[in-house]
Amino acid sequence: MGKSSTISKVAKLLNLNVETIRYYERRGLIDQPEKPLAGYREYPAQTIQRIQFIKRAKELGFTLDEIENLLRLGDTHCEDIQGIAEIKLNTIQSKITDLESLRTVLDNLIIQCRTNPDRTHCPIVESLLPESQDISN
Amino acid sequence: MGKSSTISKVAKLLNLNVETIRYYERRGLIDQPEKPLAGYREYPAQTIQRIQFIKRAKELGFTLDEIENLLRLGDTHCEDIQGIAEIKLNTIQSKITDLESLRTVLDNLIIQCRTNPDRTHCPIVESLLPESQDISN
DNA sequence: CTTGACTCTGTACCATGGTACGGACTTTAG
DNA sequence: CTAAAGTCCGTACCATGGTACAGAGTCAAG
Repeated sequence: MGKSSTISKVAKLLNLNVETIRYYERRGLIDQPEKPLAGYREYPAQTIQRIQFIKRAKELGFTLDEIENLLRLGDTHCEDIQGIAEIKLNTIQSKITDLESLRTVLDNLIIQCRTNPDRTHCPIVESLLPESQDISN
Repeated sequence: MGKSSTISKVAKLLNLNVETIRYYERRGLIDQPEKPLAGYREYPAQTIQRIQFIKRAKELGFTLDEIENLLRLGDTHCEDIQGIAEIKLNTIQSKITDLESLRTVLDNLIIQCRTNPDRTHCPIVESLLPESQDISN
């Protein structure tokens, strides 16, 4: 037992893979921490917080590139961060809209399947096939 | 002018990249068509339909692996296809739900930003930082 | 006939977000 | 003290869905 925060302890604490933490370091999202004990990474609370920041931002749907920006902006420039968040909100909204129309289409097709008496022709497959198409030229 | 359906004509017709069509062939989603004229692929209407099927299914949110399954099942086994579609519908639904809660969180944060008088502390950044955390083992 | 556009094959590369492994070293539990 | 478990670094590999060559051959318009 000890308060030493080695990479696997941090990984366990934050429910991440050890390799993932090293990957974030390689990617420049976190600095390499001091390595006092025979070259083993010793994570200060600040770095652990930063990793947790990354994790939460990822859960919010930000990409690692975007998170890099967020981290660079730090806790200044609230407006810039707000801007990034607004762009993100827009992309999330259009993803939702796309998925909803997708859901409608798929839902209708499944209903047609359920009421389909002819098991040898599937309404889904038929909907995917072109009606008829002029190919020439 | 001509009725010959070379790869670039098909690509243009379906608004796909030539390389994408060749990629589908490599991946086994379509057979290599006959190559009568000096080894040039000559696409029969059937294959063009199949490519269009792939394209539409992709627009419906199916992955290429899933599309491969759909194509293997052909136009028989309506129930099996219905099953795949239902699974897909569920994953779409949970994606929508996830994105919606994401949107709510982000939306609230942006509103906090707008009404934030202290430009040097960003509510978004603060929400991502841990309150306080016991690190020691 | 020439020249540009098209096609062929095969292989390498792109982004994204990691995961795995080899070989060496260190720490820790028993 | 020994053996297992953890760590190091560097590099290779994974899935996904393509995209981009290079180098050679072919077709079509003028």
